[in-house]
Amino acid sequence: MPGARPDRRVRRTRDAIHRALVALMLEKGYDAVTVADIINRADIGRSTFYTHYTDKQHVLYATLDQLATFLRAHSDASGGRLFGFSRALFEHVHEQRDLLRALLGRRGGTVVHTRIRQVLTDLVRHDLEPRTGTNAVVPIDIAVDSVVGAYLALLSRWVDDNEPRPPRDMDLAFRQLIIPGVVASLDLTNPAIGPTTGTGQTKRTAHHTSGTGTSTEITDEQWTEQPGLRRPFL
Amino acid sequence: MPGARPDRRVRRTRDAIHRALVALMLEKGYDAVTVADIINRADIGRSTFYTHYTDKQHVLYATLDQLATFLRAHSDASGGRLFGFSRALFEHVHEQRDLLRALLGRRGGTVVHTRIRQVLTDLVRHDLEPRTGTNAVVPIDIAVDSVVGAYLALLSRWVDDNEPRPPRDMDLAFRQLIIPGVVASLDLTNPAIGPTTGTGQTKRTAHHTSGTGTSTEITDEQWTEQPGLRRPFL
DNA sequence: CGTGATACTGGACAGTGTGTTCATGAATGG
DNA sequence: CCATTCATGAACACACTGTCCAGTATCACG
Repeated sequence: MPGARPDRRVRRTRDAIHRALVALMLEKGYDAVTVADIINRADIGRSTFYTHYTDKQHVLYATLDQLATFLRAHSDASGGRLFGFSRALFEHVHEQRDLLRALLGRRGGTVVHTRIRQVLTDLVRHDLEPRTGTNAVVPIDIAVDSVVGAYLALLSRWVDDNEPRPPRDMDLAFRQLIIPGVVASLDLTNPAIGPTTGTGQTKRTAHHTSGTGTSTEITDEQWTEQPGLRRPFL
Repeated sequence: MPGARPDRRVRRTRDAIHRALVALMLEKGYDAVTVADIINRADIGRSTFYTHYTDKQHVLYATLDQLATFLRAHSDASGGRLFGFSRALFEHVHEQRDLLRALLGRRGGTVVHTRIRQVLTDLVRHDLEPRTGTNAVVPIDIAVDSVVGAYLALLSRWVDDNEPRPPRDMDLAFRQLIIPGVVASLDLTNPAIGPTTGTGQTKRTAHHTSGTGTSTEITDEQWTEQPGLRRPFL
């Protein structure tokens, strides 16, 4: 049964390995970290490592799965707001800065980006697909890719920033930069970008966004902490 | 003198090494390629490799420098059009698909993305900086990052596509997805997005894009081949 | 064509990292 | 308390790296 709590020694060992990897990634970058490094830092025997993980990568994957779970949970709980994961993820990264910098930042590995890109791509597609209008002028796959690309670029740069801006500002900037083009290109119906006043009003012209007032204003309202999910994923 | 043409043997060797690396990257991905692989494929002696390059990476850098040169040339020659590099790069990649897929695609290395990101970031910043208005609501660095992130995401996915869309469509999609948000967020003056009819008219409101008609319509007009630059960069 | 300069060869070598195996000893939880 | 499970550390085969060197082939140029 997967719910069964493993042996205390196992927990200790896995935890030590995990902590060692994160610390080393912050120091040398993922690529430069060697299994021997991890073993020394975690102060465990060589064979012990290989009974738990096959690889350096394997350790990373274990961590990433938890991040993916966290992401999906927050997306589901976002009340259907467009790009609901965004604010939550910025907030989470803010609180777990060291860990996430190790993963997402300059020194993180390709693996991490690939994996997170997959997860985000799924989330964004589920966000956009049901809202796409009949007059879309850009294939949805392409829209999804560009949204995810832009978001990941912001996030990656942000974690490496020494004096980071508040998560709220990052989320707002992302929305203001990305949403207008997506709305126009996909002929989005009821973007539900800001408050709950979305009236189901449909946009007609794809090229020229004629502002309709408050219902599509890009703000950070409707943001409330989700206590049950705020527990860091690690 | 750097212009002097190197010894024929040197040319032959360097070329063989370069071709071997690209071929192997397409087969196994950059990370999995070993120096021994390159040597075998290029059919040269081990020590020969090390007299020309210090590394696997070194070979890659040599290739990337040429790509960077190509990019800058095309950006300068774009007549000041916003994101002038975009169409040119899509076209170029289209013609050199195999090579560029090796570099930019799924199997390419982190190094490539990092380097190209740098180059594109410079280009985009030089595009946006002089046009930024006084009512910008997003820091220019963040806007640049998101534009580059979105563009690279599109490009990377595109090179791995088996039935790729025409470069023109990709360029258009990129513009339609990205430009509206950037115009609004940076309060861009005279975006010069489409034809030359830009009147220098200044937008006032950052949040609501009230369409002004043809001057900011997003098209692919004003695209002309630049014969002097169409020579592949390799 | 001849010759001095330059480049390629291929094998040997030390160094570093990987992943497996196994006998031994220690901690765990019921 | 004790059967079970886990950790240890050393030894081993393997793969890749980067350097060195003496011998050989190819080049550019007068």
